[in-house]
Amino acid sequence: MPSPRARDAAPSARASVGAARVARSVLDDDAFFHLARAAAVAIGEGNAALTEHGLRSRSYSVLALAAVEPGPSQRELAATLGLDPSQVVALVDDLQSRGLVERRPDPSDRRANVVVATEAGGQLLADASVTARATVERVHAGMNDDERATLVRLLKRIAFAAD
Amino acid sequence: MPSPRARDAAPSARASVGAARVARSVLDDDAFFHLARAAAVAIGEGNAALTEHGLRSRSYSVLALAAVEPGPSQRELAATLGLDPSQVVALVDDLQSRGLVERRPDPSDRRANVVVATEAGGQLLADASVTARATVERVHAGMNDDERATLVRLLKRIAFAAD
DNA sequence: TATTGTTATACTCTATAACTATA
DNA sequence: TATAGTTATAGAGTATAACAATA
Repeated sequence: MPSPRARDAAPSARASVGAARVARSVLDDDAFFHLARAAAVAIGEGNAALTEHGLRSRSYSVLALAAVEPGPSQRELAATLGLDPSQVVALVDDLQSRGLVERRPDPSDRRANVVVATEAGGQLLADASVTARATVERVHAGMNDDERATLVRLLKRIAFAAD
Repeated sequence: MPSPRARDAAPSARASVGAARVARSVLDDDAFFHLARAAAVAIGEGNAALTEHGLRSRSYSVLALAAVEPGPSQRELAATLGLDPSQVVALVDDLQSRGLVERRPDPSDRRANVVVATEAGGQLLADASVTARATVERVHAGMNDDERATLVRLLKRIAFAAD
């Protein structure tokens, strides 16, 4: 359900206008600038594509991590996604209210919850991941498998301080 | 001036915790997910580093583009940065109030402004860009020049639909 | 004394609509 | 009729603080 708007100066859209000026500025070789711009495009495209499944980039990521046995704690979700634990509460609340994940008491620590995907959550994730892959494919048009793998590998180093 | 907080579960910090779970989830080869995570790290680190110059990632980018003669219109700034024109107003207002950029009437179109960096703005940009480069360097620790250039090249394709 | 999940709040960022002055 | 800049506002995301239950 994207917006019913004309999208004149569409915010999260790809720019083709200012590339020449960027190239003449100090931003030309600035990895952070290009990272931020590319991510804005990715999140925008991702959100638009995932609404068809009632998800957004964030909730998709939570669901994806909750689908890995034996299920993360909310604390781990926060650390992995770079969020504050208080933000995870709302995300899990939403997914739980729709029957996509469950909070199970951690048997080894009664303070903690283990967040696990339900059968329905797993099915939705399977569908949504197909959409997600297709969206990446479309936005990456012209990038071959080698380049895509290289991109992900380099991004992981920044995001997770690892190769 | 970063926050005076303990940073227990520091939000925009690099995750080293959940990498193993990510690797076992559908997010493992998801370029969008890693793009979003890496950008969050980059924007966070960038903002923290640039506050020393009274700038943030956004205002730094505006200043950088305004420093390229003959200066962009606000419309062009919006398109290049993927922002709505209404957001550019506040960014330019802030920089102008601090004497870093000027709004000059476009001689060929009385509706439009041309945003140009002042002498002070140019000097601040020069200082800030040194900080920015050092920050990228630090976060990219372990990435060689080739890899960094490859990363930027691939990000440009996503951000600007070009190579 | 420290940690997990939670609630609350303020601030930034994003998205949309509408107005004005020009073209 | 369309476009540049502006104002306004609501929603999403980010950042901090504090509290109850548990370790």
